[in-house]
Amino acid sequence: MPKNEYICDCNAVHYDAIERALKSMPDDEQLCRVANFHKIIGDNTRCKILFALFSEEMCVCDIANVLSMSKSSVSHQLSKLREFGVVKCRREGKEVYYSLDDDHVSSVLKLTLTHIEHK
Amino acid sequence: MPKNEYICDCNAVHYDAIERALKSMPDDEQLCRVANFHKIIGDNTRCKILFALFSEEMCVCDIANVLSMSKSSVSHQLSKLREFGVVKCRREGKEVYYSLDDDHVSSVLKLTLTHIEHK
DNA sequence: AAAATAGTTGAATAAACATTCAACTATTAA
DNA sequence: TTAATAGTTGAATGTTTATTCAACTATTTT
Repeated sequence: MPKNEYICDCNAVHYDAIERALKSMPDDEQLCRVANFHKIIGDNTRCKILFALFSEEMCVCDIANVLSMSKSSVSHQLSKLREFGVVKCRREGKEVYYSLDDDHVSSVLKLTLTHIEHK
Repeated sequence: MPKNEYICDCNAVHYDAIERALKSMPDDEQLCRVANFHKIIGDNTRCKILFALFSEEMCVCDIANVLSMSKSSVSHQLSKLREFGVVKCRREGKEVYYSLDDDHVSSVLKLTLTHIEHK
């Protein structure tokens, strides 16, 4: 980019490094999706829900009991998790059963667990 | 847990499933650390910073230019990233150079990138 | 020692977001 | 067809948090 477009007046600017970083940076849409993926997991309630669903599907009522939270609150979070493709659900009679949508999520969770152990 | 302590009045409650989930659930501190790890990555600005630092260290000024953001804003986020052990820094004269603290972060970022590709 | 530069920090503002409450829909049971 | 149950949803509330601004510290240059 032209030098007069640099945000920062500092003399310390390393133009080459900046250009390299800009070049290898994922595009805005990718970046946003990466950030959103982590944002959706990066909440205590949603994290608990995901661990609760780790080994088996559960209805909303069960999840609410596991978390000791209201059905409403859990349902709000479940709909967010569903919106971002992290969980899926199926209805069976009056109940709706939720489960992890995708193996990536559980492998990321596992990876993170071992990561924080070794910190 | 005793049945009268269940949050939810529903008849749909599956006591066994709840007990299993509670048993395999990570403890509160672990859960909190997992959520925080993702929360710290789950922000556009911080995500960009991490990708900028992916292949080489950079001073605050450089990062500000890569992101087209003020030094102050970048510095605030860098201090958060440092607080959570995601980046480290070293001073060299007037400048402070930041870099990724730990390989876990970059491997999680890579994993996430490939994850969102296949969605 | 004074001026300039690179970066940090606290307070203020505004935006994003989690939870609650109450009303609602969908399904089943009576 | 009415009542009961499981779950959803929109608005309101309070909390968290990202960015800006201005003042500050640390380091180097003159």
